[in-house]
Amino acid sequence: MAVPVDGGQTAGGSPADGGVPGNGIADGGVPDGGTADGASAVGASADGGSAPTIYDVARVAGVSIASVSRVLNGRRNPRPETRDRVLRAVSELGFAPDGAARALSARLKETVGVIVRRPLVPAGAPDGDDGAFADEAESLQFPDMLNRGIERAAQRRGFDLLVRTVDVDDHDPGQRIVALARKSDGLILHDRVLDPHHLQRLSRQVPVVTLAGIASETTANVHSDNRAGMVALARHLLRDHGYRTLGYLGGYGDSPDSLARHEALEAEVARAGAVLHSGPQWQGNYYAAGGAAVTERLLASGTTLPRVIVCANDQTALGVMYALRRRGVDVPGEVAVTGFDDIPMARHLHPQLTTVRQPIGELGETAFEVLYSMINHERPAERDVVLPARLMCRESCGCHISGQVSET
Amino acid sequence: MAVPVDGGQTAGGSPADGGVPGNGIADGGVPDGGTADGASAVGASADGGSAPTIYDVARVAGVSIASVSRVLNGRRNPRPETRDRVLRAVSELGFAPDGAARALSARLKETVGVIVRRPLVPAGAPDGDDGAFADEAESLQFPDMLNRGIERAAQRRGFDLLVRTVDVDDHDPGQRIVALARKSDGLILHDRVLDPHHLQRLSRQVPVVTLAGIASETTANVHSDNRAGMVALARHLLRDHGYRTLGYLGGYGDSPDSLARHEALEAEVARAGAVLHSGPQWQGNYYAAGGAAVTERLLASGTTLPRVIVCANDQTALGVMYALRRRGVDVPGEVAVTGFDDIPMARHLHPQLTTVRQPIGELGETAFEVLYSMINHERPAERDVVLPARLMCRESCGCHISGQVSET
DNA sequence: GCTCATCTGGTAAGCGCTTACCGAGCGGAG
DNA sequence: CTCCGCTCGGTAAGCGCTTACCAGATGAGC
Repeated sequence: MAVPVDGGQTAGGSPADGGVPGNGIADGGVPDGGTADGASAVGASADGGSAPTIYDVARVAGVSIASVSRVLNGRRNPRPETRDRVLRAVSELGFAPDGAARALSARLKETVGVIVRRPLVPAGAPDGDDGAFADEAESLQFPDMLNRGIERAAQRRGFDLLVRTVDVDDHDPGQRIVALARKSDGLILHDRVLDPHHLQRLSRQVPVVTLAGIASETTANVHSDNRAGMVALARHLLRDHGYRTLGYLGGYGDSPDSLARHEALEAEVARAGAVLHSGPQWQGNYYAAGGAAVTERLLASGTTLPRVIVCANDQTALGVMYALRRRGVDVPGEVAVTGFDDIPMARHLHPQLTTVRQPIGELGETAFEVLYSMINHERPAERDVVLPARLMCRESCGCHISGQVSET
Repeated sequence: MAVPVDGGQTAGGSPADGGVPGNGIADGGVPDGGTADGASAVGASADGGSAPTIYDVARVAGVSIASVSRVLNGRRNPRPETRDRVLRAVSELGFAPDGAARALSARLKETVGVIVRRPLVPAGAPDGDDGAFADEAESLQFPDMLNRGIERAAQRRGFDLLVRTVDVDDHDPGQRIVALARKSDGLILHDRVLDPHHLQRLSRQVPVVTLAGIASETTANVHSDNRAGMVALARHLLRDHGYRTLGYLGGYGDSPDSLARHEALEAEVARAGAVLHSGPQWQGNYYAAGGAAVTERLLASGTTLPRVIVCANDQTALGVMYALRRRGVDVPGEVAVTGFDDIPMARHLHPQLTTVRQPIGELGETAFEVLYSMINHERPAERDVVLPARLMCRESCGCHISGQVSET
């Protein structure tokens, strides 16, 4: 911990030691003896308890803080000797600039706020499950992969991710979100984080990019091609398999993604003259527990299930398949099931899940890049960026081979 | 110099203000002229489009910035009228304090840095797999659940998570990590992020807590009871199932967790007079791809597999089971497999994975709480916190029922 | 040798907050 | 009525950086 090493320094107290920073008059340290080597001896001194500041570096190097800053930021062109002394002092002290001070001064925090909406407290499965989906909200692969993509792109620009989860039950997340916004240079919002009104207001203060939302005049949006992906899937089911009755197990009702997928499916089904079940009793929530619950309910009500259940996402499909198996319904023999997203787990289910692959990581990377250009006051090329999605035909649709089919 | 009350919108300023109709939240309803404010603050030359500052609030409310700050932070006891005016101004302007300024002044960033080590670029499966484990490093449930736990605890204290991934190939992550440290109040490091030497140096500047590492004089460590968990598992395999040949498929060689599990297993196996296979050809890396590769190699070399393969973690077990199935080896009939962690996916494998459950979320929460006390200069009660782990006996060990067995 | 352009380092003014300190106002006690 | 003590608002000093601006030094051109 804080070792009150040598004299000279006040170890515990304010880093302002000796009040040097305030008045410009260098009280002790500046060029003093000019001892070339004396510096390294002094170096150890700053090793008090807390991190060294730029003043410590300047003192040890025998230069002004401006020079230190310039060397560190590559401004102008410091003389080699100056540069050396500074760099030596920096590594001696293990100095790194304070993020807050740097941010305040440079007006750039090099931080992106990312907000995910999900239950904050691990909720047990809401139904009769045997805890199969406990901790589900804690381990969703989709949002985490999205974040990884954001992070990857951010890292290239020297940015970091500031992550915050808002509770699904939080009906006024505005405060929490604005606060996060002020800790970062811009915000990336996952699905359904904020309603259009608050979004609008927020976006007047900070750059905002939504994932799977809706672009507006002040916000950009990144999502994948739900329509094309769903059309490919639907045609495969209708045409290749010849299914005539389908069900769409939706995500949240107000999710643009779920809506778009539903519409695309509906159109294809109608065109093929087949039947699509949907409606309130088919309302899921993007979670496996939700998918399982809906399935249980359907089964319990004695309804005849459609030949194939098209789920809003993989997570839901996972729950559906689980519930079906539990009731002894064969998948895909009696009822086929499909997902959307293609999370890694989809390949490890039995049967392997037929789904539509979204380029999840790229979605995140793109969201960051768009935000980055907004942060730099560039006019983004597109306010609504669409990435391609493609059908991953595996087993749960009724195909026996696994592989990838690309349809128009 | 009179400060323009609202109208100073510099067009080029914020990305948002460009063509936005109704530009101001600020200019809308503020009856500024009302109060005798004059140019209350010198520094209030706010840009039109960007977020309002405390000076704007003070001006609108007709009070000093100190009062605004006091109302917002609940210091002292402002007169009700003052409080009202301030609060009204705040909500009118949609003000939230700038994080960097607040952090600099209050010497508290309310941010925890979290560092995970993993491949930065999604690497394809390193072996002959059909891409079954592509994106694996992007979607590990374990570290993400750990982070969720940290986040949950952090949120209670008003802290946020600043996340950074360092590449496994990065042999000098020191710089990147120190930089992150200076953006936060303390660091939580996942497994194997930093060697003891650098750790030591780092921990002199900021509070550091490691997860699954080793406690030192200046750092705290949080982990689960590897020994007890592994002993319970080993006894179940040796005693209840009567297996006589076992193999330990390890995580990274320098991972304290993997080492502890290995030792505990070894001791139990020796005591039972059974045989444990391990060594270089049994060296995994905590990933499914690694587990699969080791298994493939073992199979290819013609070695007789032990009756049960005990894996360092669930992810590895996933890969092992995958490779076994691919070669037509029945699990658990011919070879049983067990994991460690109990990630949610473990329950969805076929057969369901027998494993040792770590309280993953709690591990994260605890790590944060320990760090929090360090940030507040409290002497943590324990430098090495151990949380209980328990056997989750399911199917992959050879049991046919699923449920939970608790052994001594 | 002198002038001037060029280069480099130092000085100081913030960035937007928090808070120590000071002083005005006010009520109760003497 | 005066004095004291208390309350509460304002003033200003930083927090640790970046950078505009200035001044001294240096060398080229005459």
